[in-house]
Amino acid sequence: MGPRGTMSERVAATRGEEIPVSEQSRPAKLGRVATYAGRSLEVLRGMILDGTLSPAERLNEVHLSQALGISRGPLREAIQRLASEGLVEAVPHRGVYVRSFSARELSDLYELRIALETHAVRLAARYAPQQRIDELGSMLDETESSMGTHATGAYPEDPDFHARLVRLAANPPLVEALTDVGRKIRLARARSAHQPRRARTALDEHREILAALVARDGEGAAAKLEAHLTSSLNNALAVLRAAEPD
Amino acid sequence: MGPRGTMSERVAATRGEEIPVSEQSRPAKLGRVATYAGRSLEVLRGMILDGTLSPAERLNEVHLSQALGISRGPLREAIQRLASEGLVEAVPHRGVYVRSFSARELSDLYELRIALETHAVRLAARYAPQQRIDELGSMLDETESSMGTHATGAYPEDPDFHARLVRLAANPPLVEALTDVGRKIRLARARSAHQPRRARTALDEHREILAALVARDGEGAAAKLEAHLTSSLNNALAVLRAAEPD
DNA sequence: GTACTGAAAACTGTCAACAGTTTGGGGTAG
DNA sequence: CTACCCCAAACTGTTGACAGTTTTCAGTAC
Repeated sequence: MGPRGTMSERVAATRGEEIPVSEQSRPAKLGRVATYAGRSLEVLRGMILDGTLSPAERLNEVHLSQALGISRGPLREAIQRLASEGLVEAVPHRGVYVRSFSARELSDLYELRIALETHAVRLAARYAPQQRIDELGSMLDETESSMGTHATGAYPEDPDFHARLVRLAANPPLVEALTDVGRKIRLARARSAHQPRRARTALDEHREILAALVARDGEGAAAKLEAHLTSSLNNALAVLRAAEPD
Repeated sequence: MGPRGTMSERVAATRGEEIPVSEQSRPAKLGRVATYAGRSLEVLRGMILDGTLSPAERLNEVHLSQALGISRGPLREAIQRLASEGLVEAVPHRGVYVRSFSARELSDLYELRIALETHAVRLAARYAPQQRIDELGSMLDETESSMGTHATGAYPEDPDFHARLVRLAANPPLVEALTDVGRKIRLARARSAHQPRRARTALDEHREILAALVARDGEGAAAKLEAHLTSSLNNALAVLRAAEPD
């Protein structure tokens, strides 16, 4: 079940040996969370989302705490938060498992995301300041040029565009809800994400959404966005079914 | 800041002295969570939502753990989950505080809730089995008759109707997202909730929503629901502004 | 009287050991 | 060979003590 090496080895490969708690060399953003529990939360979330911890895998508290170089207390606190976020499932007295999603659940998640994100884009079309919309455009330009140079279309389902788009709605709870859904979707898609074929298509669709947004056409933008996300879902489902043709 | 009595006293008044961990007398639903951390989570959530712990109040770990009759370990785990749910705000090394919401944040939350719940009702109109819709109707009948007998219209913004309505959409992530938003709204409304005047009105509006649902008119139901929630928001805002006319 | 200083008190973060539950496996009866 | 039982190992849940940070407040200088 646990692929390639012990959990400890995989953990060590993910980080730089130990978790520094009072990062003095980098006073900026990364050192903000000054507690083992907080850092463990981020490390574990990263390990789950990038596949270091596979779906349905059990998290052994003793092994993990040793691998992270901390005791079980702060680790358990981090795990509780992961459970709240829906990335792991905790069964009392039996352990916590990385959550795995069925095709149906992936569809449900996408449906929810579509509802939230189309709502966000409608709000953005009405209220977002012109400047913020323009910034989104230049971001797409940069992405495209970097795609041109690096032959390997490094555009793995574009987390940034959607995140920024949603923030234009200026509704923090909405952003938070979409962040939660987005994390689960990322987990549900696991390694099926990196489909280079769709990179160019996705970029074009993003441009269409943005064009509608510039024209302050909320309904149009919502429609384009829904189509974009629907094809993203279909892509994910196809990969999923190809991997496990059950 | 802390109103009426020490925290311990208020906690003791909320529970039955101590948290039984292996509830043997009640083998059914309530005893399902067989851990102090799990039970503490529910107790604390209840205390926050019913106002035993006031907004902006600090949660002292030592006092709380003594009041709950447990040690700080499981208590901290529960608190971490509350932070993930957005009911408390944790500041490293400084403590956790019951979250308080501004009028703007309450509006944002309602906007999100409207988007989610109208989406849910549209799904319900399309896919919900007839039987489940009928059950919703009989629930309203019961509510009305009990309202008639008990002169005190005990209909404090109706948690059940909306919860059941949403479940008809048969999309678990959607239900979960709305549960999260609903909790925050309950906290944001605090004691402003119990407005008996709106009880009758709310019931009528529920009937209208249900009628549209029976007719499988998703758009109509969504419109009625949006109006219902909007007036609920305005009601809450009015109470909020009346309490603190700042 | 006001503004700084610094040590004590209070509190949060972390740890290591203990307790209770679940799991795995050898042994035995059928 | 299969099914059941029971005990030991492994693991999760909980605790009390220790460590480091923040806050408070008396004392002092101005």
